[in-house]
Amino acid sequence: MATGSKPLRADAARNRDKLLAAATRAFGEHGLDAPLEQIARSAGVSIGTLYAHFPTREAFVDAILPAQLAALDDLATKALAEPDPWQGFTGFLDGLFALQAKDHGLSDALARRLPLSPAVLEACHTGFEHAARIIDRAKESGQLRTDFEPADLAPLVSAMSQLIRESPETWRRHLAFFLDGLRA
Amino acid sequence: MATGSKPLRADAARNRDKLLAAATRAFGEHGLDAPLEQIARSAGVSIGTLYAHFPTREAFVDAILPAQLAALDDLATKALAEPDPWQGFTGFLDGLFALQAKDHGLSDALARRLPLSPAVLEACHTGFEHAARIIDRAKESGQLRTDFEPADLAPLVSAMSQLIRESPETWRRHLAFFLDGLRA
DNA sequence: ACAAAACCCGAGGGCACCCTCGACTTTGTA
DNA sequence: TACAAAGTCGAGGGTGCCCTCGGGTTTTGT
Repeated sequence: MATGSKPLRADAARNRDKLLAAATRAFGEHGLDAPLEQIARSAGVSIGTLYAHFPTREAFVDAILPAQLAALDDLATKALAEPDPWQGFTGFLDGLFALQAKDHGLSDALARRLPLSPAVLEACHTGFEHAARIIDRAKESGQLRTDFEPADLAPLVSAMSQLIRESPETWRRHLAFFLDGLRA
Repeated sequence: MATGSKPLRADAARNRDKLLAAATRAFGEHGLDAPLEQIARSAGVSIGTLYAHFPTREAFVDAILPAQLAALDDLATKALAEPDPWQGFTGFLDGLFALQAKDHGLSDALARRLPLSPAVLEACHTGFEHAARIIDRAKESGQLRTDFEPADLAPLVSAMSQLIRESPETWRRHLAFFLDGLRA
């Protein structure tokens, strides 16, 4: 995961960092379809330079998303460590959507609003596998209704991503309603 | 609601009808932001003619949506006529989302994805008022939890509109989970 | 049958975004 | 210091959509 190839020239490394910073902010704020030209400008760099570093939007996303997805993995680990499986489950969902609320790019990725690189796709996939374990554990403990399937998570994420964008204040309230419906 | 002003010339009336038909199909299929040029083409009419009849997208929507919104009103009336208030409530929601599933334009309007004309906005508003009565009735009957407010409907509609677009097959399943959470 | 009114057409100018490419500048090295 | 390699720049061409406007066509009334 570290330095893949040749060392970059000093100015190139600097520009790359500025681009990553700008893109992280832009993607987080406006989603993964933020205009690349604005990102270049706000990084103080020309559009040509942007394309020199990241030839496609996908490559760009590839360089940024793994960090956010790692946070999601942490969340899953903590959820599995939680003594009460139901607490683990609800805490995981709450944390997940809080992440989505802070980072619309992550939200776009999880909701599959854009084509993603195989690498990011794979990361999402393992994330969902962790989630499946959390779900199974909550079902086994008899607290989560047994007809809720891991596959139900994807649509939920996509619905919540919409909710979060529209009313960042009230998504928890609606999640709570939904969770009440999921109790065994 | 009938003929507002001067009678149209024969060919103009014909074109207007073709435009309305094409737009109804396009808006229904692709949402309210369907390209106007495609609508003109699929109506067999030039883009200039389209703009001659409907100077703005808003005006266009204005000419089409009232019909769909009327269907929504019917739905509400039937829901209030239902003997069991809970049945009325769930039936209303199911019908509402089924309408949204069939007409993405209506879905866009209800979810406020685009600026709407005052007229359509007003129609949406009265629709929501009917819904509020349905909700109150279900609460009074002791079947709907009392902390569910009419204002919660708008976010629900917007979340469901997302769900419907993404997985038209499974939205009922998730709605059912949610409704279980809403039982008193 | 004819003129005036009503209407239709589609080229074309804008805009926002995408992406490329050859000329120029900076960096690292000898 | 000087040169080649690495990197940067931004004008410019492409796309898709919006909207307008002047010249041509059809309808209507007489």
